[in-house]
Amino acid sequence: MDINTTLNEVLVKLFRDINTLEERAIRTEEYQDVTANDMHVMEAIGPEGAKNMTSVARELEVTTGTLTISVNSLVKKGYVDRSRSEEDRRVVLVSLSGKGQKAYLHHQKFHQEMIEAVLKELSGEEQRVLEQALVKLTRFFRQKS
Amino acid sequence: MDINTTLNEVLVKLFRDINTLEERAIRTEEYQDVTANDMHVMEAIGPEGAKNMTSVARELEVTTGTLTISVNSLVKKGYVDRSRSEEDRRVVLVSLSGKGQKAYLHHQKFHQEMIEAVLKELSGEEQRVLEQALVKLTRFFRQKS
DNA sequence: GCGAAAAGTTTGACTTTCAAAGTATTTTCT
DNA sequence: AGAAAATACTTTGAAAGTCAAACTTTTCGC
Repeated sequence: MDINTTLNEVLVKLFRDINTLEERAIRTEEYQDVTANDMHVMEAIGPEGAKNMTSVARELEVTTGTLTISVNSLVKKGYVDRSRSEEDRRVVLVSLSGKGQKAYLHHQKFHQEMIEAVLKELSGEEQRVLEQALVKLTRFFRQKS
Repeated sequence: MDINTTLNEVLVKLFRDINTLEERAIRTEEYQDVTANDMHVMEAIGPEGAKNMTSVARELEVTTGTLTISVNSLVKKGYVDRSRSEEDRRVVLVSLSGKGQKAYLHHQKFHQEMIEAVLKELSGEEQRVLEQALVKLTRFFRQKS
């Protein structure tokens, strides 16, 4: 089997497995009500300060209508605070609540642990080559879109 | 920047929009009506011969109820053929139609391009190292999930 | 001030998903 | 052989996530 085919299969499997693992990691006992989508929205809002809906929606590549619905749910569950900007009354500002901050950090920790566990499996050279390959993959997708 | 942080950021970015980007690659003029989900189902069915619903559902890690709905749509759009097994009349066999085969190959080509874009700038030795690293990671994640 | 533009929300429709109930067929166990 | 259990799949009901388009409120440009 040539390296092209092997890589293709391995990458497809890897992406699926990582997704599955992440979904599972998000729903721990503490954060039963947080979906993967919820977590992505919280990541896009970020831990520092408030962002407006449009910029968060652009980051997530969804419409503001879609984001409104996601944020409705996150506000109801207490993970996100929503308020109107004083400077421009059209603008809606969203930020992580205390509970949202905690959930965000909990998930960041999972990411760090996963990466550490993965890197432990690899030699220094393998780490370096893998990093390079991932950067190239990112560039390929960015350029395609 | 240390490799940990780089990997984390690169992975998060890659995963956040990989579905969107892949979907965009799938929907060309020729295949307007094929969603990313449709393509994943076709990949699981595979280009050779017929598979039963249960094995395809297991591969995709969805329930057979979910798969029935996906396959309904693919049959209606003409990408998949569905028939009852003669040996065991409970079993439903699905396979790619001619049109499905074409769409499948079209998408495989996209994957190949992606892989080539990544491999192009790596030496033979680096390619070998990357393959090894990815195989290790696949094993790691399989064992985790 | 008025019309256009911008920021969000709402609405209606569709897709994807699961759990659970239902149908048809085959296997197992008397 | 015949009843009970298991298997393979479909259907149903409910929820989440998505978009396009219509709508509301506020601001900007002239």
